[in-house]
Amino acid sequence: MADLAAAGELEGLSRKEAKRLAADRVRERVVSLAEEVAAATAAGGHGFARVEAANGYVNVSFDANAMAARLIGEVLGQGAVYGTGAPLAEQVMIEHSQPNTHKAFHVGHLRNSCLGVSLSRILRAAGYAVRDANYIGDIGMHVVKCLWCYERFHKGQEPAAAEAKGRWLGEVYAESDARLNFRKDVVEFLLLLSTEDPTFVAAIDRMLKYLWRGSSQSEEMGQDVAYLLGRVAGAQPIKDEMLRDPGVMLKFWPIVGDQLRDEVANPKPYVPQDGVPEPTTTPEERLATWQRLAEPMDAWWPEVPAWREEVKETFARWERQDPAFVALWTETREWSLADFRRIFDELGAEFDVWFFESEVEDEGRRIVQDLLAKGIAEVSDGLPVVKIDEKLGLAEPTYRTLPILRSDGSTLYATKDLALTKRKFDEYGVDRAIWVVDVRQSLYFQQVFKTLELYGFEQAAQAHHLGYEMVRLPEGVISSRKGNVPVYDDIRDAVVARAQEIVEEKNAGLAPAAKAEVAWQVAIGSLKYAMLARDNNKVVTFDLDEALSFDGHAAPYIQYAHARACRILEHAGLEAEGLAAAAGGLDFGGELAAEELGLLQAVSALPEAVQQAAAEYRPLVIANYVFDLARRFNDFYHACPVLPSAEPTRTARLALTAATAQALRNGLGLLGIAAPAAM
RNA sequence: GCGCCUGUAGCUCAGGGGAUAGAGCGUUGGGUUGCGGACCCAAAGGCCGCAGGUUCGAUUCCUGCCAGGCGUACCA
Repeated sequence: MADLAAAGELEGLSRKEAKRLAADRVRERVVSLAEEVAAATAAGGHGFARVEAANGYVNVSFDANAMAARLIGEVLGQGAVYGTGAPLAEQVMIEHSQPNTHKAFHVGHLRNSCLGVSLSRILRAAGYAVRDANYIGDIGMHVVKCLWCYERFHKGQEPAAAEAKGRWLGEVYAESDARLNFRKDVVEFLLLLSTEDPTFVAAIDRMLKYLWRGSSQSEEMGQDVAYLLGRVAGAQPIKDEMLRDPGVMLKFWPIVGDQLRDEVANPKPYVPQDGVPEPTTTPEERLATWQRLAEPMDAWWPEVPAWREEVKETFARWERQDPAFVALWTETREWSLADFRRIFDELGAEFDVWFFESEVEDEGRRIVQDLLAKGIAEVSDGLPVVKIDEKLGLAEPTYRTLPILRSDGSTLYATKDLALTKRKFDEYGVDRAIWVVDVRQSLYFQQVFKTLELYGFEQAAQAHHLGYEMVRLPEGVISSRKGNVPVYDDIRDAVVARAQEIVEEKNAGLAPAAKAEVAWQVAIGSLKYAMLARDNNKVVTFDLDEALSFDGHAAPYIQYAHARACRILEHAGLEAEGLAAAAGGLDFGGELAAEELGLLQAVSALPEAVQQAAAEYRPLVIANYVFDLARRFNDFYHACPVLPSAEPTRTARLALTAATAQALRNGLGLLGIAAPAAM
């Protein structure tokens, strides 16, 4: 660059442009140097198969045929083991899936399970001694809420079929949530209107006048009207308990509805204003939300405070282990568990250990006492906490404070996780514990790990939280209250049905049983690939239409490449063993095609991909690998005829095809995806 | 405030100190007297968020900004 400056060529250029110019000049020089080096090397007779200069690089080639023969022999000889590493002594436990009983198994759990299953297989392949652990949330407020709702509104209504009960229970939970949060939802919606619907705010005065005139005009009513006016006009949150007259919202709601309908009928163009954020909703969406809340308004609004009291009583029944309640819990818990076992079976998730929250409460309380006795924990604001930063002598807020027991003595998630992790270390001799859990809990896990370190567990330093981002929908965040949670069963049904159509269309000649199996493998494979072919720390937007499309960068593309490879081998009538035996003497017949070289390179990369995926805890590495391998096989397949070519090329290409199929199978296996031989 | 994550083609995403930054979807135009067309080829589309720094070389590493998301003591 200095030379260019001296020559005055940088005159009037920005710094960035100057750098670009300099880089271009350097490249020109490098290209010519590379050519000289390549020519000199080739002339020198160094034994390379080929030496060439390309874009400033000197590429040397070895005897591809000999290397190919060795690689293919290795792959075919090792078979299903190809790609795996030497056994390692380290004991690893991966905790994943963690669904809650009495709740639905949804797409979020699906991402977790797919990640967990794949990571487990990858770590096993890399040589670790791995145990898969599940941790079922079978107690807690969600159970209490669900069972309250069941006893109060649905007792005896459960479906007769055993396999339908788990799902039904999840719906009861969703309803309990909707009921108990009904007032909250209503006032939050009013806040939303007052912050992003200027037309609504402008009309609030008139609406409340209308409410006032149409009412009994009590003192309470007057206060409520004034309260609502002040809050909406000032875009302040409304607290439902501040309303004196329990009937005021019931009378107000239809008036709100009239206003929102009017806004839909007479839309006003959106005018951006300073300091006013853009609306997140359209008038139609707001009316729809109003409508959803309007339906149960009269029946639910007045009841919510009483319901919340009932839930508290139900919680007390759990706390004192009321026998009737425990019996109900035991029975309903099994409904969910049966459902989970079925789902894990479908997903190919196998667990060596099943932990349950209900089993670690007591031990958790003992640990809390111990931590208090040792001075690691202290009672602050009435509850036991670990002030981690203080204990570590950190001035900046880093790990903050971890509460480890509620002030009423009931257990927290942390209470149980401390006990559970201790068990992993003490009973299972785990050297490295991995948690596959939502990324939003990462601070929490750092706190638990540090607390256990303070408690004396050195293994806690090796503990790893594999966080992953949430699954969203094209229309926004998943919310159980909005009722837009895509339940696993529904998604699976839709994807399997679509896969069946496609199999029927593409391969009508298949036997019916084979069709069903292929459709299943393609469907589940696509679902899994969609979950794995995206980095953990990226939000997955789950689009059902996209999941139903089996084109392009998706599992069927890879599965199809495998099926085609199998088909060629089938035509040839050669077994892998026979090809393996011939591998030593393989001869591609002269110079290898670029597609053959590319494919060989991809086949050979599996062991490295496994190691990388294991080191980084990233199934994505394998997802990418397997797609690249399939793409290269397609390139090869289109460029290099296998069966029609003459010997010895034919056998060599067949062996390469067999090795590719093996690598594809092994790679897909690491993702937990099936590799059908025909589809 | 503090901490973590994200920003790459119209969209969804890979990649990564070194060659002309890659896929899929979508758009346009092609390919079957070949081992199954769930495939392939071509075209078009990029200040790799912005600005500095380190380096022979940065889209990649470091720092600072900007934008979005998430977390931050009795939810799980």
